[in-house]
Amino acid sequence: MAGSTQVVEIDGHRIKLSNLEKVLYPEDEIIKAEVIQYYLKIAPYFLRHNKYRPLSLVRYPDGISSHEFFQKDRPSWAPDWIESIRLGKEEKKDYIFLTNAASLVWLANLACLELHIMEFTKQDPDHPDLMVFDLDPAPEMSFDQVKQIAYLLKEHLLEFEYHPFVKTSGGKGLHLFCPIAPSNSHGEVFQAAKDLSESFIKKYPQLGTLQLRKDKREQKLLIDIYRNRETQTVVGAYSLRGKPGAPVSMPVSWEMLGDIQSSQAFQLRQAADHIEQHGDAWEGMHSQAVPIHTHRQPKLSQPYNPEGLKHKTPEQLEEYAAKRDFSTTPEPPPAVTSGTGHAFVVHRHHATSLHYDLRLEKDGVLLSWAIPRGLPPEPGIKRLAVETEPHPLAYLTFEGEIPKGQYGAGSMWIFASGQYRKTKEKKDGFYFQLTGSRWEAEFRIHHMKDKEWLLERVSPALHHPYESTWQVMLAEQTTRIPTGSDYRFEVKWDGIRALLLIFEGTIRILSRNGRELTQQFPELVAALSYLRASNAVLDAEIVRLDAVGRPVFKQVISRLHQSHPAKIERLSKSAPVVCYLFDALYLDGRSLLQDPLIRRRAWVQDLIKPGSPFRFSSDVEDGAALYEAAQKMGLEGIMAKKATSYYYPGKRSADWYKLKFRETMDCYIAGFTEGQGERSSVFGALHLLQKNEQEWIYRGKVGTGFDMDFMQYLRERMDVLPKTTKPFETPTADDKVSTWIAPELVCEVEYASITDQGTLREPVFKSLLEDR
DNA sequence: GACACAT
DNA sequence: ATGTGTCAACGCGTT
DNA sequence: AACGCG
Repeated sequence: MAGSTQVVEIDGHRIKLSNLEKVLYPEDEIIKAEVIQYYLKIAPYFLRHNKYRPLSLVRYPDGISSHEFFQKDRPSWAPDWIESIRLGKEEKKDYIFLTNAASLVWLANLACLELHIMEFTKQDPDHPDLMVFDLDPAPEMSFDQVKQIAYLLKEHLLEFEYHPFVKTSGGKGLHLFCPIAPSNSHGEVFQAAKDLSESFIKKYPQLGTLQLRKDKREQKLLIDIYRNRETQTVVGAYSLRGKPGAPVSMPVSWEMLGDIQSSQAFQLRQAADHIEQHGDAWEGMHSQAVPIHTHRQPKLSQPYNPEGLKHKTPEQLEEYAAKRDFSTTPEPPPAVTSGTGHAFVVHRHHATSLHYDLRLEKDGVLLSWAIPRGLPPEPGIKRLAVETEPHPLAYLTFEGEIPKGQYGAGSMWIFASGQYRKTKEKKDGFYFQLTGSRWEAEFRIHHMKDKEWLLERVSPALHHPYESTWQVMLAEQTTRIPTGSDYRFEVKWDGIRALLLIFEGTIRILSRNGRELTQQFPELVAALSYLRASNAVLDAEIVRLDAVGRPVFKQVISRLHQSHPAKIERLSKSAPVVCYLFDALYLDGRSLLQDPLIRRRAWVQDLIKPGSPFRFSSDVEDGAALYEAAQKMGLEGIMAKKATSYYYPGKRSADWYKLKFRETMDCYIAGFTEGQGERSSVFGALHLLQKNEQEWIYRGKVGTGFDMDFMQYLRERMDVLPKTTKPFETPTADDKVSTWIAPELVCEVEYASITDQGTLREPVFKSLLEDR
C-alpha cells in the first residue's frame, strides 16, 4: 500500500501530509499522524515559547531506529510562507523560524521530531533573551540527585535575582531557563552564566563540574553552559525527543518537579492532557526578565534627569502634569526614570465610561492609548485606540481611585502587566508581543490619522467564551464555620447554578452541566447592557425571590421546564428571576483562573451596573454573624471561600465550603404511592433508596416539595421506566398502594435528621439531579 | 522527506 | 525506473 | 593540526 496522503489547511496555508501511517516510534507504535496531531494540539504553547527563534532541526524520516540527520538550512523547495533568517559566518545558513501553527505542522510532516532553538529571536539576533543551564547527570546519578542539584542551583540563581524556570530535557537531565532582558551580547551572557556556575561549584564542589571531557568529570553533574554560545542550540520547550517512549521536553513548576521520577516522565500520549489540566508551567515567563547580574545598574533613587534640572517637569510629561493636581490625585508625579526598557501595563479604567488603557515603555515614559471597546480578543477583530498623553513609568504599578473632579476620575485597575517586545516594524505602526505573568498575546497597532490608531490581535485566542469548555468550581460540604482570617463568606443562593458566556456583546446562559438555558430567561438576555464587559465568562446563581428577598427554589426550577416561548415570555414579566454574580473565569481576552478570588470578585462587582436583574453576591468577613443572620432569615446556607484561592474548574476542594442549615441526600426514586384527591392522577409520595457503595438503603418516602405541574411531569418520567417488584423485605404500611420502578431517576432530598429506622425525618423534595 | 544526480 | 547521497556547528580542551 | 565533546 502506498503511504496515505492528506491535504489540510491551517492558517490559510495548504499543507500536503504524506506517509501518515509510517511508524516513527516502533516500540511505542506511534505513527507520523500522531506526531503531527501532537504538534498541532500543542501549537499554542509551543509557539508561545519558540516562535521567531531560529531552529536547528533533527529529522527522523524513517523513524527513530533509522538514520537521523540535522538540518539548519531552509531548503529551496520550502513553501514561501516558511520564514527564515540568514545567520552565522558570512550569513551562510538560512535558519527557519516558526511563525504560526502551519509552519510547525509543516516541519512535523518532514519527520522533524526534535526542534532545537536558539536563545534569541529573529528580531534581535545579537541579544539573547534567555540564559540556559543544561544539567547533564553523570551515568550513575539518580534522577533524585539531579533534582536536588537543580533545586540548589535554583536557590543560587534566585540569590542573584534571576527567575529560573525548569523543564525536563526528555533525556536524562533538566534544563533551567532564566528569562533576561535582551540587551547584552552573547559573550556577556555566556560570561554571566559561567560566573554563576563557577560560584555555584565553589559552594558545592562535590556536585557539579564545568568539565566538558567525560574522563574529567569524576561522577559529577555537568552544568553545560556552552548552550549560551551564539551558535549553540537547546531543545525547545514541548519538543519531542527521538528516543523510545516519545518523551517530551516538558516545562514543569518547581513544586511539581518534586513528584517527577524521570526526565522522560512526560511522553507524547499524555503531555497534552497534562497541560490542559495543569496549564503551561512557563506561561508568562518573559514577564520575569531581568538584566544580567554583571550589568545591573544601581537603582536610581532620584528621577533620571538628563538635563540635570531639578524640579522641572520633563518635556515628555508636561501634558501629563498639566492635566493633574498631585496634591489631590493619588497618581504618581511626573518623572522620567530608567526601567527595563520593555515594560507594559494594560489598565482597565472605569472612568466616565469604561475603557482600557494600553501603555508601552519607551525612552523612560509610558506611551499610552485609550481603547474604548477593549482589547480585541481574537485575530480579525480591530479596535480603535486613541493616543493619549505619555505617563510616567511609576504608572506601571499604579492602581486606585482617581477622585471626582480630577482628570480621568474613577477607578484604575491593572488588568495585566509585564514585558513587551516589538516583533515587527511596519510603516505607520508595529507588531508587539505582550508577556504578562498570567496573560500573553501579540498585537499589531497601526497609525491612521491624528491621534487615531487601530489595534488588532495577531495571536490566536487561547479561550473563547462560546467555544471553550467551561466548568464551574465546586464546594465541599462542612458543618463547621472555617476559622482563619483568609475566608470570605457569602449567602448560598438557592437556585440554578449558571455560567454567563458573553462574547462581543451577545450572551449565552449555560447550566453547570453545559445545558443551554438562554431561551429560558429572556429577562436576563434583555439586561445584558447592564454588564460592562464585551467578553466574559461569569459564574452565577439564577434565583427567584419572594417578597422578603428569599430565594424560592421551586419557582426558579419550574422556569427550567417551560418550553413554550409565549409562556416563557409571560413568566419573565410576571415572575422575573434575578441573577447573583459571584465569580469570573474570563474577562476581555484574559483568563482569570489564576487570579485570587478577591481579585476576580472585585472585577465582577465593578462590571455590574446598578438597577438590573444582575446583582453582586456580596461577601463579609464575619462568618458567624452571616451564619446566624442567614439562618434566621430562612435561607439555605452560607458559602465560605478562601480569599487567595484560584478558580479550579470542575474541582471540588477545601478552598470553597458550603454550610447548609438542613442536610440533603441524593436518592434514587424506587417507586411511588397512589395519590388521593387532587393527587389521584399523579402520585402521593416517592419511595427513596440511597445507594451506599454496593448496598441499597431504604430512606422512606417524600411527599412534599413539588407542585402539580412538576408532579405530572415526574409521573410521565416514571411511567416509561420498567416496573419491578419491591426491592426489599421489610413490610411498609402502604405496600398495597405502591408501584415499584427501576431506580434510575436521582433526586436531591432535604431533611432534618435520620430516624432509628433509617428513614428521613421531615423530608422535602428539592430537585431532580439532572436539573441541578 | 524531498530532492539532485548517477546509473 | 531505480539507487544513492545530502541534509550542522563551533568553541574549547587535549593529544 | 586533529580529535573528542556536546
